[in-house]
Amino acid sequence: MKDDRLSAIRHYLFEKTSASIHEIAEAVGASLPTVRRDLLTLETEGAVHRTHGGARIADSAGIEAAFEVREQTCIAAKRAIGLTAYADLRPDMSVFLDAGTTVLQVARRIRMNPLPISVFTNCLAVAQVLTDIRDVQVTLLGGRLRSRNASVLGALAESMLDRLWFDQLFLGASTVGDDGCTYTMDEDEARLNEKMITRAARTTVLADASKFGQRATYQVTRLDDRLDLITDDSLASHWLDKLAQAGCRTRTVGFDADESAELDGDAA
Amino acid sequence: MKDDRLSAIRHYLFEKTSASIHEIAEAVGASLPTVRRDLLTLETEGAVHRTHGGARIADSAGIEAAFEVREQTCIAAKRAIGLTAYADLRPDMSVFLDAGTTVLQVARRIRMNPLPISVFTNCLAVAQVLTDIRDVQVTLLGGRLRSRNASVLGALAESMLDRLWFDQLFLGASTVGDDGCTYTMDEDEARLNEKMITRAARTTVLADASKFGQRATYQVTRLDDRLDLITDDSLASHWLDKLAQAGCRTRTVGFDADESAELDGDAA
DNA sequence: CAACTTACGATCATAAAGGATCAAAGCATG
DNA sequence: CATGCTTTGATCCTTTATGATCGTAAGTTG
Repeated sequence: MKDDRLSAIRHYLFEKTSASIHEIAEAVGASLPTVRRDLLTLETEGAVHRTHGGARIADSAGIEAAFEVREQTCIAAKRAIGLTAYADLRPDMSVFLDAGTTVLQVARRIRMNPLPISVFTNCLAVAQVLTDIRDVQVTLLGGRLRSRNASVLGALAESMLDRLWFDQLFLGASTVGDDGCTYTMDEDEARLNEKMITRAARTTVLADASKFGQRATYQVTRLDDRLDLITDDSLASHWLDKLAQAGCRTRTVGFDADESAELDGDAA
Repeated sequence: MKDDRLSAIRHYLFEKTSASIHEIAEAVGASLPTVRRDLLTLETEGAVHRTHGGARIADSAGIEAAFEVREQTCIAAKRAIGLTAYADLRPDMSVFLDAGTTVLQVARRIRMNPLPISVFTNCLAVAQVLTDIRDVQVTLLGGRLRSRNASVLGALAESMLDRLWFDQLFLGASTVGDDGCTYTMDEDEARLNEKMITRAARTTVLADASKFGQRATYQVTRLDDRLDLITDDSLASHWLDKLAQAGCRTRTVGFDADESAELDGDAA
């Protein structure tokens, strides 16, 4: 199918940066003329740059592709976590959705089965997913745009939070360190996340097991009795013990490995 | 029953992201023509995106789909107007881009030929176009999301403007009435537009000739000596007289079909 | 500078998919 | 119970996409 092939070529070029036509043709299992046509399409879209004998990923498409790749990693776990988080929603709630691929899954669930809620977010992708849904009132935080995860940050965003209050906050995390704290890769994002927590009656952190045990630069918050956590059931038990000891209300959700396998397969 | 099947297809596509017609037909136990009809229905609802041989779940259909239809009307004029507006930009300026299809063309120009500027906008589509461009600092206004033109509105957006100041504002308009005033179709948008004008050293209204002589509900501003206007050269001369009389600095730009063909590629 | 190699674009044939029309079956209503 | 409407499935025809072949252009090497 053409669409899948285009997507596959983009991902292939994202990983390899540049590749020959032959290489691409073999990778996606298509003939050379077809690959040429596809590259022509992708070039007009601005996603790739064609060269003699091959093609290179366009600079601007790099971040976009990186976002797609991150969204696809641990997709089954993220989906399951998103479903559990979604189940916490009740009509007429005021919910804040943080920027991140796991939280984005909650937004997708809402899009699938809308209920009358007010959604606040600092993530353009979330806003985009929830556009045009009856009963869902979307409010976007203002501020400086950070392209990596399509979020808004900065002093403007922080001061806007001062005037808002949420029943529920779903918070993402880049990593969860051995010290039992969540981390992000951006200073402003960390500060904004901290502030979100102070503006929500209840905060639920969404983080799949693969994020545990790593460390990013900027600490956000300790996972203690102020917070809920939803993760997947592949998390090592010593983590669960540590979390329980800290008083963090943890829920683990199961997910089917088949689902992720299926979705990995359709890339090629 | 039809509704059950539509729901089943939605859920199936949500899980799989994309699937072939055969796959869907087998999954829901219906014939191929039926599945096609269902997908047609779902596509008009904006729930899925059809491709050759299959369909995929609509991720971001909201913003671009609603926009694209209107974007194509008078596209040549809008592009020419956008180019002229772009030529007014200088490095290190602070520019506000209003929400609208004509102003969006300015953003596309900036993407094609970036220069170091700060861009402020209340339009998600503009923000999206200007994502990932080195040298272009994008700041998005916060507020309630209005899906029709992917803009943010409301008290939050207005109060955010109080703390900002721009060298240049490019303002769109739904219509320009016989009274020489610009109009929009939304009350909040009109109020926000008014406020934008007070926060900018210079305001340039972008409106192609087709918008003149119509009337929408909410008045924004009079086209007088406080404002610049860029329109196309198909505007009737009695309009030009009227604008000159009001003191509005008006520029008309020519456009021909060749120029629009030149820029077809940058749409995505 | 010339010849050879390689890649590119165009055209064409083929196979698959989409759209349209039509007939039949199910359901509601008079 | 009959009639009419909606819905479904089958067949036709058109469109689209893909892959092969050929001529041409470009790049490389002697």
